[in-house]
Amino acid sequence: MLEVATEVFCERGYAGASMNEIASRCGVTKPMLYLYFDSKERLYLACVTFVGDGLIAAIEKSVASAASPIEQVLATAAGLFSYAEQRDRAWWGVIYSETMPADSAVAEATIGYRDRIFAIINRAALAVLPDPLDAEIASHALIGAGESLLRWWVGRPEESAADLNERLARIVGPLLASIAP
Amino acid sequence: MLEVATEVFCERGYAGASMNEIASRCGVTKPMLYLYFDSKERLYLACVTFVGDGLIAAIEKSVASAASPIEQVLATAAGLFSYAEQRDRAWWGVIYSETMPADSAVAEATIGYRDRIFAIINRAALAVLPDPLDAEIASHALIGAGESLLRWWVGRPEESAADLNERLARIVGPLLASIAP
DNA sequence: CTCCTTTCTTACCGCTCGGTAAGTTAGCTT
DNA sequence: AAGCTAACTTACCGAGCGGTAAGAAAGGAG
Repeated sequence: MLEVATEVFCERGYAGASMNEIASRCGVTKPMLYLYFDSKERLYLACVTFVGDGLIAAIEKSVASAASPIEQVLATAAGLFSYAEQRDRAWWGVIYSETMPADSAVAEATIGYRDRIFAIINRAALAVLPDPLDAEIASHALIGAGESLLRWWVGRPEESAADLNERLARIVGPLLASIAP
Repeated sequence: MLEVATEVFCERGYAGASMNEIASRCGVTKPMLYLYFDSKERLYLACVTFVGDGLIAAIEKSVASAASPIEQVLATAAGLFSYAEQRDRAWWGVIYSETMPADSAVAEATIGYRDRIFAIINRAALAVLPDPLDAEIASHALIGAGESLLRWWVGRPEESAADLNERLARIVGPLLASIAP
């Protein structure tokens, strides 16, 4: 049920998704949705924590086995790809999207998850870039690169996560190795 | 008028923006909007070409004076920042947003502009990465990094475009120099 | 068979949306 | 002054939204 709702929210955005469509794609009717989730916002919130918790878990698990900062960055991407491959390649969008109402509990929740991912990346970046603002900028750029890769990946089902990881390591590995041996 | 509409679309997304709000923030009433632009979709389309043309022009102008592939990538970012600083830091979102209806003329138009920017980056990437898929992946990652930086920059008015360019050159310059002397 | 509880649907409410028809204002021409 | 044109607003329409009330269906207990 949460999975279907997440799918629809990713396809149409918060404002564009209708409770009727979510309900019918779940095989139930609208009042049933409102029985389990009190409102559209709370349903979206449930999707956010559903995806966010899984995403964070996958990333933390992947990063735990990485030693150097460079490996940690690549491991973050690998965790992201692993979650996307295992669950759904589009679901990350429920966290990284700008379609929900600002200044709401939902927005706060997504910001919370984004901050946690940012903290992971930024810790690695700070180990390489001493200037905090440099590290912050680099972290945001890295996260944006990940987002963009994921979006691209949604339309490329034939590429596997392993393939993507291998390519990433091949492309950015030599670059980063030059700065942090 | 287009500027106000672009602002509202960026703030609320396509579905979330209402023609009433756009009209009143323009100082006119809704039927006036429909006199000049036939429908909501055509209004959005007008915003897309308005922003897209300016963005492409700024990027092409900036890239024209760049020789090496690395300089071209940095110049693309510089062009983006220059447009954002000169016009509005949030407007790029009208091109890079997922809130408009799929399979519409609007979606096609934004894809057109994104493709043109992609082509600029990808040409530079291909000069460094011989494998086409490698270059494609790198290009998407670079564009995503740019998107993310712009989004971050919106909330950091105190940083200037020049400052950002300088930091970018300092951070990624040494990295890229190691692969393409 | 009857009653009661739980589960789900039909049918609706108020509201806002995109979009439009009809009328009002203002200025210009003669 | 009278008439015409252009610019603009008021007031509305049907549709779809989020959300809910009230009743139908189903099953177990006595």
